[in-house]
Amino acid sequence: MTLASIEKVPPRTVAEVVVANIVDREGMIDRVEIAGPGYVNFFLKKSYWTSVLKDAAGMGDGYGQADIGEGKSVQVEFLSANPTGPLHIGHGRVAAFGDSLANLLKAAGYNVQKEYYINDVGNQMETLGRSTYIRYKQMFDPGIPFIQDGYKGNYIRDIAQEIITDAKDRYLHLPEEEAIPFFIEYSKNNILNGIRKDLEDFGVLFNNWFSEKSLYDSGEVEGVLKALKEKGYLYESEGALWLNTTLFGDDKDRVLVRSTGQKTYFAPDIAYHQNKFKRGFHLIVDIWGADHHGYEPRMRAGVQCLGYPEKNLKVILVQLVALLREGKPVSMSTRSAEFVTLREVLDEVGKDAARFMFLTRRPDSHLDFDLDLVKKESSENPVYYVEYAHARIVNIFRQAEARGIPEPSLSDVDLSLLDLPEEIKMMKLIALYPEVIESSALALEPHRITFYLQDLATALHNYYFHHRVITEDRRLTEARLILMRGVMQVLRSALAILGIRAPERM
RNA sequence: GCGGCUGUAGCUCAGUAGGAUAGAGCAAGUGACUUCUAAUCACUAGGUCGCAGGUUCGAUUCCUGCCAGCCGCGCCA
Repeated sequence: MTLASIEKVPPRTVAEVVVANIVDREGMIDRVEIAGPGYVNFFLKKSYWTSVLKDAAGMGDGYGQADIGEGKSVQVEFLSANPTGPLHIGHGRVAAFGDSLANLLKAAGYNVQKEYYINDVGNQMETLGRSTYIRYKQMFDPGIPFIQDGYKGNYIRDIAQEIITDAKDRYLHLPEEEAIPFFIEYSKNNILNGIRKDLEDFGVLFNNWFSEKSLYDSGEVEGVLKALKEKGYLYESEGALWLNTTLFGDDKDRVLVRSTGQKTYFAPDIAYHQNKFKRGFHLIVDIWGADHHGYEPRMRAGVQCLGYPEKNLKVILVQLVALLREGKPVSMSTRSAEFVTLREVLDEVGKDAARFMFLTRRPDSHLDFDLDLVKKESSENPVYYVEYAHARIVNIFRQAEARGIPEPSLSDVDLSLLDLPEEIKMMKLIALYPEVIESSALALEPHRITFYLQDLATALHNYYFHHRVITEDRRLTEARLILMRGVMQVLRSALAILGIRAPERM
């Protein structure tokens, strides 16, 4: 239809010319039809679909793996929540997204590294340590007032209690300035361990935990400042040191060193990105909460100031999660301790349902997470629909085995016996899977896998309800078992990308 | 005020490199289990794709303006 306007002939005429010139070297085309205003529809022979099924059933986990990545290395940095409190539900969305994206890129042939950046420097660490310190002192003298901007969550009391169990009143007798560093370190480690545990139970394992403090210790922060100065991008004003980010499209210049002499968080962040580039990643993916979107232009500018190509930096913003309880919004703030933790969601809803929930939405869609609703729908949650499809197939194989029908070898099964529309439908979906992997990876959109899975599960349930795999006809049964093998293989592979289990029975 | 994201069925959401009759789940209604698992299946109903212009043979998709919601706009992180 695009050609039609260039050639100035009706689109159907163009279609006729195209159809007349089709060469079918592999003999896979059954027929071609021109439809509507000028669409050309290709109908492929059944032998093509059965040959794809043979591939899928034979290749095992390798089926669907793409090679668009060509082994290039990608780093996906995500979550990187400040170690000042437990992960909450919003973190869960970012974690599910980042982890699945990494799995997806792996399936598409990239060499992927998952990294968590620990903000273990700065005022918030100070506040954290002081919060625990005061709670500790309050255990001995409840009259001591809490600090104004301290972290109010109960987990701070728990940490203080732990310290008392260990050290009794030892820190009570130290001058405050000597005690605080211990409280900072202890609280940070305690909270990080909790975060690690929560993520592990959520199915998220990082390859690397990168400490912000290490950038100071190694001199990289100073080094970056020096490099930027030599390149002439730094200037002093009002006693502070500024980076000329407006040169690269930011709407104002940014402070790197405050007039107090303290560095802003932006300085180590540039050093961090330099460090990433130096590690040789072909692509660097930063996944942030959408509340940080204003930060992207300055980060891009910082990268360009150092002379790195900003096109190798991809920033994905994940919209925040608005939490509802019985339809009413609940405000969330780590400091005020009003939040639902990821742990609570894991305990109440489960890892699979939570991950699926997060992954059925585009990262830039706003998400209302109604706890009561998710709990209520738990048995009707689409995740179980997909898992059930897998469990049903496994059960068929159990039944077949019990009846003495072993899974046939691919070489002597006659797949041309698969003739039902429902069977063709499943073969087409299996054939689509590699394309889904490729396009999802290119778009960096793991949620497409979720929707594909629901389509595949629908096809399976529909088939299962109307037909039987194990029949009196041995040859037909064998062909159908291979079809089930193919569907099961794809279900497993796709669920693995989402980080959701494929249960053997339900 | 400026910027980002979003607005599609009663609800929660897919879908657009511009193209055929806009899809799914839930909720609603009607049906289906002596069979390999009913956490399932079939059918029905449900839409001015936020509003108004523009570009185009053709716009839910691209452009402009407006409206609504959320989020940013520090020498905080």
